[in-house]
Amino acid sequence: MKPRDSSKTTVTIRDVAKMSGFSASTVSIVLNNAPLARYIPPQTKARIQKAAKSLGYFPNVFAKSLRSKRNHTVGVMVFDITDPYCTPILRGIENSLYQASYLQILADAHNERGRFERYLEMLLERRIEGLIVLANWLYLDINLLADIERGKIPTVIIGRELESDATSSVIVDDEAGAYGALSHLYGLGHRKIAFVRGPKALSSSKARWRGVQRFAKDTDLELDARLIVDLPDQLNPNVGVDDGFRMTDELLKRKRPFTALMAYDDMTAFGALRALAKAGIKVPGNCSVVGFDDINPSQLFVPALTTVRQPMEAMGAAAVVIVNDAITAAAEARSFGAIHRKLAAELVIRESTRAVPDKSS
Amino acid sequence: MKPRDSSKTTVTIRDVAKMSGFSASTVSIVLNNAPLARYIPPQTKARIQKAAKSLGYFPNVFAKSLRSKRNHTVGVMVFDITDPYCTPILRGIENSLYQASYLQILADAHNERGRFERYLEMLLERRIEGLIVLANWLYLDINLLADIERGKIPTVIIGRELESDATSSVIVDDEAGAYGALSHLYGLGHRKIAFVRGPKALSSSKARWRGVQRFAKDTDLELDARLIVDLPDQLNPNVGVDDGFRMTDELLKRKRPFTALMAYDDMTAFGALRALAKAGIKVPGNCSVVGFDDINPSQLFVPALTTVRQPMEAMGAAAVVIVNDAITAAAEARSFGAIHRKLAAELVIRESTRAVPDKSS
DNA sequence: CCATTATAGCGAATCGTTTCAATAAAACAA
DNA sequence: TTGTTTTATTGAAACGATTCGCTATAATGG
Repeated sequence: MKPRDSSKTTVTIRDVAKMSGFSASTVSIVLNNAPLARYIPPQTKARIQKAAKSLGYFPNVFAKSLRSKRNHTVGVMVFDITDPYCTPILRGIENSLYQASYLQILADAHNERGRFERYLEMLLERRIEGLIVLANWLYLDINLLADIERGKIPTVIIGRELESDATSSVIVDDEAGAYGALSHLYGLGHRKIAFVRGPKALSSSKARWRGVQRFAKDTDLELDARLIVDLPDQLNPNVGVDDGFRMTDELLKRKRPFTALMAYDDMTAFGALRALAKAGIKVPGNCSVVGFDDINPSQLFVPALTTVRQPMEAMGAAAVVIVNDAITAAAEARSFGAIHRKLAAELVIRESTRAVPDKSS
Repeated sequence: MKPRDSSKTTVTIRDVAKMSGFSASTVSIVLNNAPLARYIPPQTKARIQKAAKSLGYFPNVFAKSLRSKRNHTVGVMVFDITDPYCTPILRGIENSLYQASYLQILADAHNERGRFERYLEMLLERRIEGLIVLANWLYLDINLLADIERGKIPTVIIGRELESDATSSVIVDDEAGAYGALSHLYGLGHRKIAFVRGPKALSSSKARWRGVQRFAKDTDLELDARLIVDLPDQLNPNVGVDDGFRMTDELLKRKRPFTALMAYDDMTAFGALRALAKAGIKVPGNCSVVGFDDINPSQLFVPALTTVRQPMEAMGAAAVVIVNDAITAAAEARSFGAIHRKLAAELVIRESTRAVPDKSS
């Protein structure tokens, strides 16, 4: 005897049709509130709804997507989820996606190229409707871009502006942010300022330094080359701390006095803080420190870190707006050019910066 | 005239069939290396592969899943992704999932019940093959459990052991962890130890306290009620710092001396660190502090926090092993009981704890 | 040389929806 | 009354893949 147990695993639209006494077509029309539902009398609707509910029916998304070619799913590719910089952006993405009732498939490339490609392929296979790439830190090379464009899928990159203009992007105004941070230190009376610059390969690194230079020029502040060190090129964002520590240590060894230190980012600043503590230099008593990013731990630190805040949730949200627009454009067969958004950073003044002690006293 | 442009958006198996000169059936058999492929001569295979490649064909997952009822996707529901405790677990989950070539749909409940339910529904609609719930912090009530069980989907909960035994779980051995932490302090000579306990509603809170009590009993250590405070029940994990600060502040006001403080978790410890700093108490010079969890910022702190490390990546991996086993069991129509794994925590000794100063000196 | 058996490939049904075109009754207009 | 429109409902054809069962040739064995 065949199992034929009553617990028919899946209840289909035909089951609902049978129970309600109408055809599958009608059930579909009612349940989706399709245009034709206009002609369906309320009582019919009610009976169908009731049958559907009592059977616990919900439509099979695969069948649905197979016809409609839509699946309300976007891919989110991060390069390293353990980077604290990611999390708020992910929150921003998630939140906006949820509002638009999209679901996200999360892929983490671990900063590995092969993994990125494999994931990209898997995502493409799933026929995601859009793709958001969170390019924190990794030196995103151009071939990856080509891979993405091959997919012909609406894509936004957060954190990196590609040379080619074809893919949308959301970035923060690094230059203005750095300008503001330095301006803050300057306003507190600091003149001997040390810099731990970011890895040269990073575009944000360059942009932040441009901000510094511009401010220096605007105010005739002298940038002492002996007070400038660079973070090595490095794939793992989480060792930024160690590098920051090491570079600051080296800076200290130069015996060149400074009253403030501007770090490439918060992680670097944490490392610097540790190096300064080790050298017996009090922050902010003897030296002010400013970071960049405002990742979560920065406000926790003692002293809490003065830093330049990236509007990370907003960046995530902005990315979603762009993909969403692109997706609807595609659905309506409109063409849709790439969009580039640059969001403003905001200086957050906390405890790690203080006016330079008055020399006269 | 119809558009009929050559850029036929999607290339189907039939296109491959046409190009290679075989039928769709054969193409399917070859491309999936199905049992029947045994009979297909190598040259035929080669021709089909070539055609597929040259057309850039990849199968439509919807059509595929529609038949096979499998889609290699699991849902991952977190309660708050901005909680730093989440990230390493997510990494562990992602990594294991990737190995098994599963993709994950990430849902973030924001600690809101309605959002949890909505997401659960969406995930069920997608017919995810398994579900991993990351129950950090939220007081997961029993109704949610019922919701999950309704779905009949292999589920694992990380971080919470449900009363009902029906759903698998992965938790950490809180009691032993707390026991070890206290033992560490005791070994350093501390006898007047303050405690900032976690919210009473949290099961981990209770378990950790049990560990403390057990150790106290084992060693006749006296637990001074005036040195014990409780964190308020509170939904947002990120304000644990503020609560930790406030409670430590209050503790300090009691003027009851102590040489060490054991915090419910790292966030609380950060708050305590800040309160102690404010009161001019040096850590670890005048007071040792120990946390729990070992979230990312803990090692960054100055002083770096001594804490009890939860093996978060391993927990994520363990969860994946369980769902994976459950899924294959289900696929083979075997029954599969709930599994409960309790992982050991590990004491990580850093800079925030030190031997109590010798009184004789 | 005929009966098997292995080899190669195909046609058609199926998965669960949506949607177009068709039908038919009812309502309306002339 | 007849012809047209509106209202209600449905059958059948996709969507793109997998798979069972069938045919047909080639190889094998006696």
